[in-house]
Amino acid sequence: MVRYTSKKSISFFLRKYRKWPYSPYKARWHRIFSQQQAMQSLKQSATKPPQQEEPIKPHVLSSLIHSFSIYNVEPTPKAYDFIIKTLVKTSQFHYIPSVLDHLENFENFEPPESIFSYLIEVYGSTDKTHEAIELFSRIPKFRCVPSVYSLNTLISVLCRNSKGLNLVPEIMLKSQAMNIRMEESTFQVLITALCRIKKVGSAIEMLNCMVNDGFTVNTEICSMLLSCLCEQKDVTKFEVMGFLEELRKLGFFPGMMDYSNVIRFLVKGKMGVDALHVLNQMKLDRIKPDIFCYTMVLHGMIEDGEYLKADELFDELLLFGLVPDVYTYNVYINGLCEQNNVEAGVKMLASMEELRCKPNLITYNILLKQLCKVGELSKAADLLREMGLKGIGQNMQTYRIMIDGLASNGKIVEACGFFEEAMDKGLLNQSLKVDDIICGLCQRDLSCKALELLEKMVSKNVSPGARAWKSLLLSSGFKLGFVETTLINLVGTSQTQLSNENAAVE
DNA sequence: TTAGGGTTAG
Repeated sequence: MVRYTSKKSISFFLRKYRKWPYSPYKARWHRIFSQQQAMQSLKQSATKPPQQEEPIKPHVLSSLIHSFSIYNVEPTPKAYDFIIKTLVKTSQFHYIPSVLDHLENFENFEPPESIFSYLIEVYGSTDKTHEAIELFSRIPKFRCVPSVYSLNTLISVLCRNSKGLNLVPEIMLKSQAMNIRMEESTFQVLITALCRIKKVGSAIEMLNCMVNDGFTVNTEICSMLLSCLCEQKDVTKFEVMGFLEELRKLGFFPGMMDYSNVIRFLVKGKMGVDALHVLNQMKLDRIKPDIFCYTMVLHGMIEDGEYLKADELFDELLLFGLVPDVYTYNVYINGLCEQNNVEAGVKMLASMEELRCKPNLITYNILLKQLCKVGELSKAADLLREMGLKGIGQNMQTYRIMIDGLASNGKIVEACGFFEEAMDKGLLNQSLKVDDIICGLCQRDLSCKALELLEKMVSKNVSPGARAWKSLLLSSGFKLGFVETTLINLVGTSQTQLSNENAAVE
């Protein structure tokens, strides 16, 4: 910067140039100041409603032109960014094309790419795929060099539905012609989108393309693909394990969550032994399996009937310093029940409390079911009381267990009591042994009680099956008229259901 | 040194 300090030098300058010395710093500062003023004026006018309807130019565009012209400066990219965002926020999409035309034809600056990728994203989220593609192709016309940034935005927009997905190859070709180089991030966007819409086969194909093109594959992509594959319905263990091997060859080191996903897949598919192998593989890879992994494998072992291995596994997790939680105990107690050792299960319940692990509704349901199964009904009643004292509420499952257990042990009246309680609490379920209870009551000359139950059921829109109706009609109870009229009314509404059930009874 | 993932039954 030139400084004119003495009077002499200033007069020399004036004589030579006949004007005051020009300071580029001052001019720049002045321009920035004017632009700021214009921007402020634009923001103020944008919030005001338009004075009159302008069919061609949107109000904000006129404000922009006006605000900047009164300060005698050129509009800035920031100003365009502002008006585009304002139009989007106020849902005035129909004005966006005229703003873009103005930006293309009347300005000289190079707008930042973010303006266009923002609009591409907006078009995508408002189902304007065609507009998004057109804008992407048009970016060079705005004196802006499109990069992988816009491409990735467009790809993620297209991947939101299968119609857009079909357009991806075309866009890839177009982007090559536009001199945009695909990057790792582009593949990541594509693979993420494919996984999101559960097209894991295509996602794996993309991974192969990535590898063939010499790109490095990151852990995030591998984990995502593996987890997506594990969630697929018709996938075999060979496919999952084979894919994991392929990923390893690419340099992928599976982490806790990756192993956890594989274990869950195997256990859900009743492949407990394979899950145990994976758990051991984790240890070989020096990853200490956590309580989630152990609980899942323990569950798998019990499902496979490998009770000895389950015991070993339980000891092992304790040895590793892991603390079993209510999930682990529930799995283990369920295993004890499956081995017909409900006493050990009840003991385990007590141990849980000592080890400060609070049993939950599921713990009690598991034990109640087994106690009912072996006919230990008084112990089941004790446990039910204990639940109440501990403030653990009973759910539909609890009632189902108790009603089924009591009914199959011939305790029809008690089962009826639970049934009524479940109805009162609104915990009704088709699987409750309604017919068994009604038939049982009728057989025990308790058709009066059966009728009472029937009335309650009808008032709650619950209808028993044909077997129960037949039983009621055949029984020598009084108020048979009620049975008949209710039955006739019900036949009117669900004739097919009843006739199907009748056919089954016959 | 985050969260994420795990249990009965249907």
